[in-house]
Amino acid sequence: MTTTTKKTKKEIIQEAAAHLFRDKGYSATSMRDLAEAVNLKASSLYNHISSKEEILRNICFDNAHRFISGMEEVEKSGADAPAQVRALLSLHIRTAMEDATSVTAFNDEWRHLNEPYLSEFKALRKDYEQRFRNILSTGMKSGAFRQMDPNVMLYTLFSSVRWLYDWFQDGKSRSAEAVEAEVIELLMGGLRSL
Amino acid sequence: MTTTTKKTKKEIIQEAAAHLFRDKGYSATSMRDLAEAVNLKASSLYNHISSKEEILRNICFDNAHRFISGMEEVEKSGADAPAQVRALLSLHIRTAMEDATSVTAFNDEWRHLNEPYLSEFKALRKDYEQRFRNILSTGMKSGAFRQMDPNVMLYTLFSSVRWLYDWFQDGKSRSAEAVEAEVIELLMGGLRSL
DNA sequence: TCTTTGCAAACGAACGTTCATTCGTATCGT
DNA sequence: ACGATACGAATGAACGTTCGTTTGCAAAGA
Repeated sequence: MTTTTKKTKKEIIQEAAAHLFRDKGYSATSMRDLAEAVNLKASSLYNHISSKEEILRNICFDNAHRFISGMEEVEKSGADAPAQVRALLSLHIRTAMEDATSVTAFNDEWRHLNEPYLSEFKALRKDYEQRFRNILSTGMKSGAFRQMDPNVMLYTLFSSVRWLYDWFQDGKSRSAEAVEAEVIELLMGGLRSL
Repeated sequence: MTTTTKKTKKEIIQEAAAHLFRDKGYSATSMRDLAEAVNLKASSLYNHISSKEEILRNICFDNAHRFISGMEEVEKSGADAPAQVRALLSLHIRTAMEDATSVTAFNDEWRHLNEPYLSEFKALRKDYEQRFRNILSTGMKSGAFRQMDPNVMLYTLFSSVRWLYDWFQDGKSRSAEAVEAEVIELLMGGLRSL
């Protein structure tokens, strides 16, 4: 609505697919389901995409690159660890609320990728986690964060924003900014050393 | 191992199914996959279970009742809100580590239940969430917890232990008690009012 | 003997995908 | 300006495969 850029049919299909994958899961979504969602027959989809898996692949890697880009910006900023974590949490939360369907597929359905894309995806994910873990460790060494297993801290943070994907489907009852602020304060309050 | 009770074949099948549902998802797990996992042919499974969905149904409702029983005990205890939340977090974390496969299916695959079981399950879940939300609200009114949207607090807590299901598959590198203690302190540190 | 368990075979349905074809609409050579 | 040509997009039909489940029968245990 804000900027009515013309979408290609491929983009329309991908967005409808992300929606279906979120609601029913990748395996339970048939090409006939997807075709119906975009007012086509199943066979017509193949004029725009090459396979069901290609759709999932695009969703997964688009989101992976989105998060890695965010990580690169944060690393370049030179801010201290708490500020970096705040920025990354903000990225996770905003993305979850602005593009919930896509991010859910990215989070839950990547395991259905075929090789070699599965390994490639897992490598990207591992790289992102390592860089996030480094920031947490830095914060612990500086005394800003409480001392604990960086992995426990890392995965707890990652998981704790997962509900947003399921929750912000349509009726975002509360303003996104207010929710974001509350979640960040809640989590940063837990990280802080006493 | 601790108590070598004799398992019925049905229980063996259910456990293998939970494992497969965790790894591949409900829809992507075939009855032939499941049969192979328990050294049977697909047709033989039906001597022990009545349908694929019955397996999922048992997993979902067994876990639902497990959490509701825990909630009832906590409510009866009469402890203050922080102690009640600690007890419930402990229940979530311990269950996640002791029975990861079952709880993952419970968390991620319930949407594949058929009616009327789907509605029944959602009602149980809603009830549990409401009772948890009441405890959080009590803690906020007493000043023990920071003031914020109880829903945001509730779902953040629920989500934040989700990674344990994925993580504690086989090689639990760290002791379960140590992980539990760290996660609880991290989360309770966030809840605390300043 | 009677119940339980297992299996091969088969069932209809649904799956992802391919194919030949059709229908419009652009672009081209003349 | 005009027919020829190319092409993007959509379709119904069919492909081979896999799905969950049923059936009929054999072997084993009580």
